[in-house]
Formats: sequence, C-alpha cells, structure tokens
Amino acid sequence: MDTLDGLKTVVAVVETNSFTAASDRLGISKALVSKYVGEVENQLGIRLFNRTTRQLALTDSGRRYYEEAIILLEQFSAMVDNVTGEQTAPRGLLRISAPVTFGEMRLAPLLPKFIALYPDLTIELVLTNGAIDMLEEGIDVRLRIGGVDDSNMIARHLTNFPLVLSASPNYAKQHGLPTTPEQLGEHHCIIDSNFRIGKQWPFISPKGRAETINVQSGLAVNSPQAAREVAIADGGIAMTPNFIVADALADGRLLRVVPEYTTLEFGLFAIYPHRKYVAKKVRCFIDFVLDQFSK
Amino acid sequence: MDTLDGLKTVVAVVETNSFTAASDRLGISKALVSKYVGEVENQLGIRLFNRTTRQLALTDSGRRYYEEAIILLEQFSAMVDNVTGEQTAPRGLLRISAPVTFGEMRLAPLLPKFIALYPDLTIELVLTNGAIDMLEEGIDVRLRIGGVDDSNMIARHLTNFPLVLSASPNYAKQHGLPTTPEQLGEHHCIIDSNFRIGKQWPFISPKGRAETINVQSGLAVNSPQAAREVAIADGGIAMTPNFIVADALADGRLLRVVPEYTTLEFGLFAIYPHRKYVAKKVRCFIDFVLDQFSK
DNA sequence: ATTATTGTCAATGTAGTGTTGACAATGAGA
DNA sequence: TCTCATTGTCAACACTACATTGACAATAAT
Repeated sequence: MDTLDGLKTVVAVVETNSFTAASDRLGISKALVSKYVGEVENQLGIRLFNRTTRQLALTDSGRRYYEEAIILLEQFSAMVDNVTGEQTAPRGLLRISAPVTFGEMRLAPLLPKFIALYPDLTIELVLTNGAIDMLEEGIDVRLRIGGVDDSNMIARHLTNFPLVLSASPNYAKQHGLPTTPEQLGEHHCIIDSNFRIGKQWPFISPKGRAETINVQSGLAVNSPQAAREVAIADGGIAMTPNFIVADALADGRLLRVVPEYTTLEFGLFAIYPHRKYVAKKVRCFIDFVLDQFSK
Repeated sequence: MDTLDGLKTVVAVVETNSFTAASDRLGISKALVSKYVGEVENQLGIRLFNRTTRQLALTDSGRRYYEEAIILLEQFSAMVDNVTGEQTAPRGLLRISAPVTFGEMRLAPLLPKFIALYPDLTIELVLTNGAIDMLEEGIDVRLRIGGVDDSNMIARHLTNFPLVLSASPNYAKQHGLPTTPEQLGEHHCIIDSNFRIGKQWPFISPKGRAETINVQSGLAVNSPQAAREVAIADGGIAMTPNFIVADALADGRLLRVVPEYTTLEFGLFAIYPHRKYVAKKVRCFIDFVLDQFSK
C-alpha cells in the first residue's frame, strides 16, 4: 500500500461514512478499502473506526487522523503544483456537479473544449437538481443557480441567466397572447418547480415598475427542459431561463411573450471549498467557465 | 514505490549530494535510489537533478521539491505522533553522534537501559571527535562538549564535566608531585589536543584567585582515553575530564594532583535541529540523557 | 421470515519489487 | 598521459506482493 493511498482511503471512508461508498469514490474494490484501512490501523497501532458489519463509527484517534490527513494530502498536492509550476498541465480526476438541464445544454457541450485544453484531466460530470453534499460525494466544484451561504465554500459568480416567457404560435392562435403581465391570469402557465417563485411571477415594466402577478397553472415540473417541451406542444406559457428556449425562439417553434417586461435573472455560481490551496485542476476549470460564460 | 519513500530518497540525495551516500543512509541499493529518483521525476514531469556519472547538481525545481518535502515528511511524522499520542512508543532509527571517549565510556553503557525503555527504536551511535555535518550524515541528535552558535540548532545543556589532574603512584615516587600549579612547570604534562587550552592550563586557587600555568609537554594526543593510559603508564601528569579517570583514581592506579585547585569545567550539550516539531524519538532520548546526567 | 447489503477473508492469476552484476563515463592519483 | 577507482544507470531475474473476485457471517430493511 502506498502511504498516501492509505491516507486517501481513510479520508474517503470518513467523508462517505461507508467502505462501499469509499470504494466507489476511489475506484478500488471494497475489499481493498478494508485492507488499506486495516494496514493504516496496524501501522499506527490504533483503531480509526469501530465497526460491525453494518455500522461504522469514527474513533477519537480516527477523527484526529482524518483532520491531519486532509491537511497533509492538500499540502502534498500543493507541493506537486508548486514544484511543477506551469511546466505541467493539471492531471487527475475532476468531479463537477451541475443542475441537470444546464449541465446537458450548456456545460456538457463546452467540456470537449476543456478536455482538449487539459488532456491529462479526467472529468466526471454529476448532473442533479437535488441537494448535494460535496464532501460526501467527493465533488471538487459545483455549478449552481444562486450562491451558498456557507463560510466553508467560495461562491464565484460566473454569469446571469435571465428568465423569459414563451408560448407556441398555435397556442397564440387559439388563446391570443397577453400584452401585459396582468393578463397572464387568464392563461395557462407552466411552472418550473425548481424555482421558488411558484405561481408568484415577478415583473418589471418598461417604466421600471415592479409587480408580481398571480398566474394560473395546471402543470408544474421540476425540469425547465420539460417545461419548454410542454410549451412547444401548445401547453401554455412557460417561464424558463433564456438559454433553454433560445433555439426554439430562433426557429419559430416558440414566440416571446410580453418581451418588453423583464423578470428574474438568476446568477450562475461556481462553488468550491474555501481552502488556502485550491487545486490547479479546480482553478483551471473555474478560469475556463469564467471565460466561457463571460462571452 | 511508496510516495513517501520517494520523498525521503530525494531528500537523502539532496542532503548527502550523492546517490551512493543516500543509499548508505537509507539502507537500500544505489540502483534503487536511482530508480526512485527517476520515478519521482517521471511522476512530476520535471528534472530534480542534473547529473553525469560523477557530478550532481540540484535544479531549481529540485530545490523547491526538497524544501517542501522536508516539511511534508516532518508533518507526516508529527501526525503519526499526534494521532498515536502516548499510546505507542517511539519507533524507527535514531542516529546519535557523540565524542569518541565520552561515547565509549559514558554514553554506550547507558544505551542498553534506553533500548530497554524503547524496544521499538533502533540506535545508531556515531562516535567521532571530528566536525559533523548533522544534515549530511543524517544525525538526529548530537552530544558534544560545548554548545553551538547555530540558530538552526538547539543546544540543550545536560551536565558539566570538571577536568582533573592525575598521575601514577610510581611517577609520584620518582618525581614527587607538585603542591601548587606553579610547580607543574617542572613536570611532564600530557596534553589532550581536543581541548583548545593546549599548554596554558588555567586554575583557580582555594582562595578563588585565577591563574594560568605554562606547562611542559613531550606528548599531545587527541584522545583523553589515551592520555589516561599514558598517565597510568607513568608518563606524567594528565589533565582529563573527571569521568575518564574515575575508576583509576578509585582503585589507586592514579593519584589526584593539586586537588584543592579547580580548573575548567566543560558543559555537555545535546544538539538537535530547531524545528516546530521535534520527533518523539528525539524528545525521548533527550529526556533520557537529561535524567541520566542530572543524577 | 426473507432479501439485500455491508465489511471481511482467503484464493488466485497477475504484476511489480529490489537486488545483483555489468557497464559507460568521469575524476583521482601515479 | 595512463591506470584505477568510483559513480549513477540499466536490464535480468528470482521472489514477493498485489488487488480482484467470490464467498461468507452479520445486520438492516422490507
């Protein structure tokens, strides 16, 4: 066993609270995780975990070991980065998390470019709209709508995405289209339940006056992609991020609704751990998405 | 190759400026030293050393690597010590340096007791009266007469050794013995060239008056042990540390000369690197010799 | 009560290990 | 200038360790 592999294995078990999950994270068999943890314990002459077949508890020594191990591993990575400087490209596995639709439509298409820039990196893209425990899942950097209120994390603002309203031409023919947000009350509206606004849709008039409209909705879905498909299928007026419907607006499958009014803008943030040393691979990725999204 | 073994190997090569000396220090073949250094360089993608068959030069990257590697290795050791706490005894190799005679007569006899206290330690005792480069020779702690004026080192005072004058009964019968230091000028004196005083022997009278006597000498030797043997063999009056001749004084082979007068006292110091973290094995040894020499 | 899952263990085919001896290159000494 | 000794590197090799796989006892979930 490599000494640092032993450290990493213990760290993974602590953070995932599971030998099995640790083996998944590390890409080794769970038998090897078990073996490595045992070897570290033997070398130190102490128990790091108390465990039965289905329970795992960290000992005090294990807690101390973990706290110092993560510092050591970080410093080892920092040393390698400092020593190699600009001479070498970032390498290893970079685990990125992003919201599903954004990841599919905006981030995934960019990744070949990123990989071309850094061929020694391996990317693992984890798309989810649910909550994420970055530590437990070993996520290096997470793109998300909105920042986080966590002092252990840095929230780096990348860009803003405006929300827009749209409906199909056929819906327009059948129901007409509202000329002011107030008229939305008489229309079928499609709710994206990922957003907290629900049925209270906020607007700013061309004159700058803010107002909130209660809309009717027979459909709520936690996927902007699905919301767009419903709108295209004459299902009503959808409020989605601009980029979701950009192509459908361009080719006429959807029409803008009350385009002179603006509604919300959501900020896109990169979230990563607040540490003295930020791994080169993380820094390179953040620089890349900053560059890509600032165009 | 274990990652930390790679670090240690590079550190040993830097500190000894030699693959061969590094292999001696580490107890592995020089081929393996060469292989490990090569593996570290491959993993980093940089050169640490520029080398021909007979020349070795550290690159800038190598210098940075070395500086960070020693910190990492120290912190790893500190982590192990901190995590295991008092649960485990110190282990590994402890390299101690001491002056030859002192080492033979006073330190070596104590080491079985130390080893009995800490059976997981391996001791390497390096006896020399010459200058020592602790870094190059990988010495953990050095006992020496007198401190050092080096801000990178700690000089921990252990005890004082007084110098005493002695001669054999047969010499006394043949030449008489001086009753004051002034009379030493008429006697054969044996010079220990380890001391800087040479032929200018300093004394303090019973009344506290300091004086320096020019003595005659037909013999100088850089071994207090040899000086004592010459004195026992009727060769003259020797000035040696008390402990050198304690047994011969006790059993009558040597007689004290001008015992009412005092001369120099030399301080015995433990010298070890000034670091935030002092290895447990070094701390245990220093505590041990403090305890042994304060009796 | 049954099923699924966890962490551990031993068997196993496979890969890597570290030493040895040889070598080219170079510095020291005569 | 020639010879010898030493250094760092390389490849061969017998040996050892490796990490996975499958099985298992124990336990939680259904």
